[in-house]
Amino acid sequence: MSKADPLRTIPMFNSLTAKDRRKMAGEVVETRYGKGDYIFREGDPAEAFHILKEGSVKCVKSSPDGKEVTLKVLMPGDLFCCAASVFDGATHPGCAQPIGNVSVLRLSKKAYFDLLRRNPDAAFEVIKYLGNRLSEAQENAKVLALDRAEQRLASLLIKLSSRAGVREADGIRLTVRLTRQDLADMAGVAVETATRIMGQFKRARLVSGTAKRLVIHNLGRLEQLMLSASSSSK
Amino acid sequence: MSKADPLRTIPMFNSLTAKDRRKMAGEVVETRYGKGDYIFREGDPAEAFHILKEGSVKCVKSSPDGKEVTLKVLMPGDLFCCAASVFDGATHPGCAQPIGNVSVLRLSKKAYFDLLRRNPDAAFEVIKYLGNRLSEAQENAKVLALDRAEQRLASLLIKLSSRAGVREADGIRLTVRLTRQDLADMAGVAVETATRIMGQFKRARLVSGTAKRLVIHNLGRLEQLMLSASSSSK
DNA sequence: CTAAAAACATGACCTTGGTCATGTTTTGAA
DNA sequence: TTCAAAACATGACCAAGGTCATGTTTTTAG
Repeated sequence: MSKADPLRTIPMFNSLTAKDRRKMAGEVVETRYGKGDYIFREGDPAEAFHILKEGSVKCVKSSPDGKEVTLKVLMPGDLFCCAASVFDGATHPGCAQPIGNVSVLRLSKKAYFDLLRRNPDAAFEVIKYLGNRLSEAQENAKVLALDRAEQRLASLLIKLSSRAGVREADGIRLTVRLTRQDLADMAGVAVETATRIMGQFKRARLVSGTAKRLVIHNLGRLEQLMLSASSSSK
Repeated sequence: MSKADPLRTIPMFNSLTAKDRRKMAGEVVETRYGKGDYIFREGDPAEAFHILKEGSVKCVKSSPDGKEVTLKVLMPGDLFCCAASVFDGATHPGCAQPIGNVSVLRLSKKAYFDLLRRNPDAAFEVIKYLGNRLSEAQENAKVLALDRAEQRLASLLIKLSSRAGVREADGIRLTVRLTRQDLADMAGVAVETATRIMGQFKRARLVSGTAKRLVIHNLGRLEQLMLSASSSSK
C-alpha cells in the first residue's frame, strides 16, 4: 500500500490539491483491525475522524437485552457514521466492528477541523455525504416501519448488490462476507426468519450460496418482491 | 414578525455577523402554509434550502399501498430533512406537510452555496445539524428494529416531550398537535395499536388527553417502560 | 486431518399486533 | 347551534414472525 499517499483512493479528498493532500497524509494514522476487534464501542468518546480504507466494517447498535441492529455496512472510502459526533465532543452512537481484516484511517479532531475550515469543498463533500447517509437512513426507517420480512430481505439484497456487488457469469456476487445473522441484523428480523426467507429465495433461484459466496441471480424479481404490497391490497 | 431580520431566531445563522445576516435576509423568502397544503412532495426536485420558522411540519414517506411513516416532526429553527439533497440536484426523499399553520424560509441554492462557501462556521453548523439528525435517525432505526409497540410509543412520547414539551402544573404538555394516527405513523404501528396503548398509558396515569392537548404526567415511568426488555429476558 | 466452533436449516408452538367491523366522542365550519 | 367529518375507542379474529428445540453442514484453528 502506497505509504506516500494513503488518501489517494478516498473520494472525499478529491477536491484537495495534491499539495494539501500530501500535507493531510502526514496527519493521518492508518490502523489495521481483524476478527473480534472493535474499532470503537458505543459510548466511547468520539475523538477522531475515521475513514475506511480497506475491507468492510459494520456499524452496530445493541439493546440492553443483547439484540443487535446493524445500521450500516461501510465499504472502502466511507466515512464512519459518527463523522459529526466529533464536533460536539459527543460519544459514539454505535460500535464499529471489522468484517474480516480492515484498514482504517484516523484523522485527529484538530486536523479535521483545519481541513474543513481551510477547504470549503471538503466541507461540501462532508455535507453531501452526511445528507446521502441521512436519506439512506430514512429510506431504511421506511422499510423497517412498513415492510414485512420478505420485502425487507429483498430490499437489503438489492442495496447490497449495488453497493458491494460485482458482476459475474451467473449473477452478482457480494464482495462482503455476510452471515445469515448479519443479514437478519440488517433487516431487523430473527436469524431463523432470515434463513427461512433466504431458503425461499434460493428455491426460487433468486440467490445462491451463503456468507462465503453469496450470489444474486435475479435482481429484477427481487425488485418486484420488494415493491409488492405488504398484504391485503386495499 | 420582524420583517427586518427573519433570521434572528434561527440557530444556524448565529455564527454570522449582523452584516452578513442582513445580507442573507434579503435573499430569504418567507412563505406560509396551512392545513392540507404540501410544502413539497416526495420526488419534487430539491431546488431550495428550507428552514422552518414557525409552527411544526411533518416529513412523511409513503409506500405504494397508501401506508405512511412520519420520519420527523420539525420544530422552529429546524432545517428540512433534505438540506443536502440540494447539493446533488437530487429530488426530495419525502414530502413535507404543515401541522396547522406554519411559516417557512426558503433560500435559493445559489445563496445557500455562497453562504457556506464564505462562512465555514455556517458549514460547520450544517454538518453538526446533519450529524445529529443522522444519529437520531439511527436511534430511530434501532427502535423500529428491536422494540415492540409499547416501547416504541414510550420512546416517542419521551422524545416529543423533550423536543416539543412545556412544563405545566400537571406534567409536560406537547405544543404540537398530534393525532393517534400521527403517533402511529411515527412509531410504525397501526392506529388501533396506538390508541390501545395510549389507552393503557392513560389508565396508568402516565399521560392524558388527545391531540388537542396531550400531557405527559410520568416521564420516569415511560423511561422505565422504554428500557424494559422486549420479552423473555434471557 | 481432525476436532471444535460457527453457521445454516427446519419444525412446532405461541405471542404480538395487524386487520376488519362497529360505535362513540370530539372538532370545526357553516 | 348544528351537523358532518375527523378522531378516538374497543372487540374479535387471525397471520406473520419470534422463540425454542434440535439436527446438519461448513468453516477454521491446531
